[in-house]
Amino acid sequence: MPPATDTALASTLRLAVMRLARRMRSERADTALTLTQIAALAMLERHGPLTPRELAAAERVTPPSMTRIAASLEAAGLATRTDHPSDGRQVLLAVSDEGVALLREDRRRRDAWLAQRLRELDQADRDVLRQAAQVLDRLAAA
Amino acid sequence: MPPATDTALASTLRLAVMRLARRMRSERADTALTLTQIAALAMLERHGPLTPRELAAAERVTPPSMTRIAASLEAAGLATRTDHPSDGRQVLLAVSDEGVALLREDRRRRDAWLAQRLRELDQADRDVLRQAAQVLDRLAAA
DNA sequence: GGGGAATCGTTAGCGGTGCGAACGACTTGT
DNA sequence: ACAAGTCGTTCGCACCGCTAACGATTCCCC
Repeated sequence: MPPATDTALASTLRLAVMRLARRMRSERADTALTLTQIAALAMLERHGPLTPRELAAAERVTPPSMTRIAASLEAAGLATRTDHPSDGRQVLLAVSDEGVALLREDRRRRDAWLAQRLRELDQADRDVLRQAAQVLDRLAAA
Repeated sequence: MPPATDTALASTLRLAVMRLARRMRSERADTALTLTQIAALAMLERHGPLTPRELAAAERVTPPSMTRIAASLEAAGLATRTDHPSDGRQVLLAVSDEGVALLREDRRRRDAWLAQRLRELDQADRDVLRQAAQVLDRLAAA
């Protein structure tokens, strides 16, 4: 039975999301990059070059956190760092060719667990998730 | 437009869930207990007394992690620890009266942010989440 | 132009959360 | 009775986020 009230929905949804997040993180412990790194790299690819601050805002993370993430991506050769043409304070982060290749390659493998679980659901449940994914994204961005 | 393929759905859902999890964790930094502690305590309340190992399995966490969570709950007087009646190796964790009270009191406040966001959605989106919450929970448990 | 405020990215340090390996206490099975 | 297995714990590690503080640079306004 679905949760009836808004607060009940909030409780259920919160617990489910937290548990699923933990689960997904653990299900890909073998891969080279962490979810945080992948998310930042994917954002750079989707959105084009960004300053650390912009990228931090887009990922809802503080600038110091993004500094570390960007440093790890750069150290791995997956992202590049160039000086801002007109503002000496700023820096532009962009995905490198290696980063693009890794994203493409990783995209095929990284959702293996979740995609498999999704295939095990029936069509109605998948449709629910399909719509919910959009709503969840708006919630996270709100 | 909703994601079309299973892999696209997996990508979208994964990113949305991770971001929302991060968001929710940060949105309640003021409260006394962390989400992990609340989740464990709520599981104990829902399911009755459990051994650390059982609780770890239910929360999809390793026993060492649950040791620390249980210790913090016990130190806060929210959970009790009793020896297993017949097996000297085992221990039984249970919610204390204070724990029950805190859960009840906290339940009213802890979802404030999420519940408010939910109220800002339209009815259709809420219904989607209502159904999705169930599916997500099954996914996390799978 | 010059000087203070604002902005940017970074460094340093902290807390929370998870893991695996190793260990002692206890139980079980032979 | 003794070896093997189970349970909970301790220890050390890694990841991820935060705040506070700092130097470099730019902007604003006189």
